[in-house]
Amino acid sequence: MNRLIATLKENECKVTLQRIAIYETLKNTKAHPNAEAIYKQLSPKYPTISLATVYKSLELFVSLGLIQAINVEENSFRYDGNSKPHPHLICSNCEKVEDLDEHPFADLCQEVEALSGYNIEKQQLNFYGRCPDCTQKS
Amino acid sequence: MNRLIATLKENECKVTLQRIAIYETLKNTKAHPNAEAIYKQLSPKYPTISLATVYKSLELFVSLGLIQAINVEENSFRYDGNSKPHPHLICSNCEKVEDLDEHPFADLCQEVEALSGYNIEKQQLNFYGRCPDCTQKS
DNA sequence: CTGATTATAAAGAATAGTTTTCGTGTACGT
DNA sequence: ACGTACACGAAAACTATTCTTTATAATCAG
Repeated sequence: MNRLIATLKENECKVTLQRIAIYETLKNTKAHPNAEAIYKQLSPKYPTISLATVYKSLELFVSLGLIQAINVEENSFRYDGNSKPHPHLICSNCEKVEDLDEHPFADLCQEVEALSGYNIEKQQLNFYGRCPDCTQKS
Repeated sequence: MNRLIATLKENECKVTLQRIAIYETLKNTKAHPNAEAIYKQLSPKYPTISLATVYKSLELFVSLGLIQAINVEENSFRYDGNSKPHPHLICSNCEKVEDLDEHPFADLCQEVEALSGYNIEKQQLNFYGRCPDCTQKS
């Protein structure tokens, strides 16, 4: 919250109710929602909020490094309130997206930079498969 | 080519001129094109080919394991004639997609499975950054 | 080789996710 | 409090992809 306000001010962006609400919603969930899901969650409380505003705010937050966008198979972006790069697990059955926290990929970037000559700014490590819950159910 | 025909026959799919042309196009490039790009490349030679056919053929090839789809930032799929999973390097400046062949990620899947309990079917390892060419130019 | 069968192709409409436009409203420095 | 630049909301536009219908072509049986 404070981080949002500080970052917006630093970048001469206005601090609006909508931006606060969208940021809060994302920070308070582990579900990696998409723009639509965030919009639906906010609608009851803020009936006049617009989906376009959600999209624009999310885009802004990404560009400010406050959150990260993740590219799941389905052609729709999901968002993660944690902007630190980390691998994601995506269940091919229930479509949930989870973080993989204990990742042994700490210095992957350096390795890749050394091998490729690229100056890596961002990574996207997605693993697709059946989650334990779905495996059990079937 | 022979692999395409054999695989199509094994799966009781028809061997058509269009499918051969699409597969060939993809196998003969390192550019990781999207459906539109493949369509445009084929258009001069096959003026009646349809974009929908390109989409459907690519989808079929992916489902048969002949090629792989890669999810780049921009909301559009790119295709890779090499179906073996391997990391990709995406230049944030010129948008080209390259393969990272000498990858030290051989047994990443097993590690992730052990850590998460997921049954990993597929992975997507994308690294975004400036390629050496673009770095030099600026 | 010929015709029947059936999967596939083409065309264009439809859809979903996202972005843009534009008029109005609001945050915030002065 | 005022003015202005930026942001918001609503609707329309756009883009990648999928669906639907009809026509065509690949394969198989004879």
